[in-house]
Amino acid sequence: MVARALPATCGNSGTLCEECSVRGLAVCSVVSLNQLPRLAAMAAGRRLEIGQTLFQEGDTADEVFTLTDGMLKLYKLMSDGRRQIVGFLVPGDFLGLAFGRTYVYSAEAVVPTAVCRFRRSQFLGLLEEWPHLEKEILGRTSTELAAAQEQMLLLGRKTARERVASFIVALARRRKLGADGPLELPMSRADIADYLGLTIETVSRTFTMFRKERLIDLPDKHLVEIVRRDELDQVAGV
Amino acid sequence: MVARALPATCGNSGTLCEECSVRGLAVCSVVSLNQLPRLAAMAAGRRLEIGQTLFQEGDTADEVFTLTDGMLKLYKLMSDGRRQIVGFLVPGDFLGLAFGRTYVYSAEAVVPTAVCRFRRSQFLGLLEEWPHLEKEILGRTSTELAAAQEQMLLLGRKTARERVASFIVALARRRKLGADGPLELPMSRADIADYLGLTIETVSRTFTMFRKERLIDLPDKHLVEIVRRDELDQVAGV
DNA sequence: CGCACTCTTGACCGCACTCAACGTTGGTGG
DNA sequence: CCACCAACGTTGAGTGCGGTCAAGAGTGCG
Repeated sequence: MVARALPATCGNSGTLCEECSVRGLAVCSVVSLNQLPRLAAMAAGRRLEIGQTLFQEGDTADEVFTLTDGMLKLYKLMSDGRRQIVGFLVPGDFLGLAFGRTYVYSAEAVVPTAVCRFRRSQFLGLLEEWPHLEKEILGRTSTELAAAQEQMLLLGRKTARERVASFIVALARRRKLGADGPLELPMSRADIADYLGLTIETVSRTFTMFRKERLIDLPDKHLVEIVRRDELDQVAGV
Repeated sequence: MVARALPATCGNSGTLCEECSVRGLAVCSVVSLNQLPRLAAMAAGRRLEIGQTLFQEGDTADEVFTLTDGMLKLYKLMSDGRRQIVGFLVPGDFLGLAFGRTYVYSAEAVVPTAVCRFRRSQFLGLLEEWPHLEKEILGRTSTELAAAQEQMLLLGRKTARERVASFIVALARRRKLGADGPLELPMSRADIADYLGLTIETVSRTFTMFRKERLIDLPDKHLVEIVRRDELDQVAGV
């Protein structure tokens, strides 16, 4: 997932984008195939380089997106620069659906990334037409809420060791089935720190500790191999 | 809100409960009045004393609830007893809607509390019949998700002073319009600590600091009067 | 009055932060 | 090709904020 080229299916401006629709929305498995052309006519693609922002907290939220390739980080900033990353998105995820006037977080590409854009008003129209789509989105939002609550436990009560272990275990659990070999960590140490409520140094030290304890292996900065899964689960806490 | 008696409308077991339906569900402002009798026939009331649990994390989630009176705290526990409160609910709020097999948090009464119960399957049937209800719930879930992300910023990046100030300011902001006088803090210092990711002692010390700095006044353990709102907003951070 | 419980206050401690130095890597230009 | 530089990550030394432990004050209840 690191710095690889993207298929050029998605134009960079307002071009129609059938593939985006298919890859972004059809994952809902609720949009029947004969409706895809209409969907495609509504969607526009956009590609983002590493570090490019899709939108910023406070921007008027008149578009919603589905991530079709790459990875996005969602974060909130304080005025003095302190940052909290509230989530990493993977292909198939939605964003921008907050029911307010503005986005409540910023979104930035972790790796080269492709998204699909819908005008908010059009998207809300879709919900009217296809109740199953609304049900799907409610389900996803509920799942995200549960994940956010789990993260609140991590941020409020876990030690640095427990946080890093939880992070690795969660990555492993979320990985698509069938994938094998070491886990990819596309994000920087700074991103991990801002996701776990720690500093870069503490994250780095903790990775090193785990390596020395032979809980994990670190063949590369952006690769983690879990060596002793049970012990790592143990460290992650309940 | 502290320890007052509840109206005896709601039976304690499986009795029908029209008032619960009205007060709990009609706040959605989407259920037309002529459908209320059917709704009432589905709802059962339950009352909880202080400290009683409505359900625990891991229980099979075959009921959903609306809070009609009082206050509930939702929390997650670690095996060694560390606790993170993920939210306080007020009348009109829903809970138990997580789209999984089991509840992902425990729910316990902060003060004498009344809830309305629906069998999950029946409630899902309601969603089918009244799409507006589903839309309302999606809106609420999105709002809660945004609140959870705001809390992640607090737990991950804010200092103790900032956390306590944010807590007071958020309470003031969420209070029903028109209410006047000091804010009520129905929950204990331990609850506040577990909500803010701090210890009882730090919460207590910080309240005292704010009082000495004349940012707030503390006429009672469970009352806070904001004296200098602007400065408190300042301390709460952005 | 005595007991239990909550909250407050003080003294001390330790985990994670801060500051600093160094190693590694990748890109750029001479 | 190598020299240079910037960005990122690692490691070490010291510090400080919030946690821990302990004692005492305030409150409600039987």
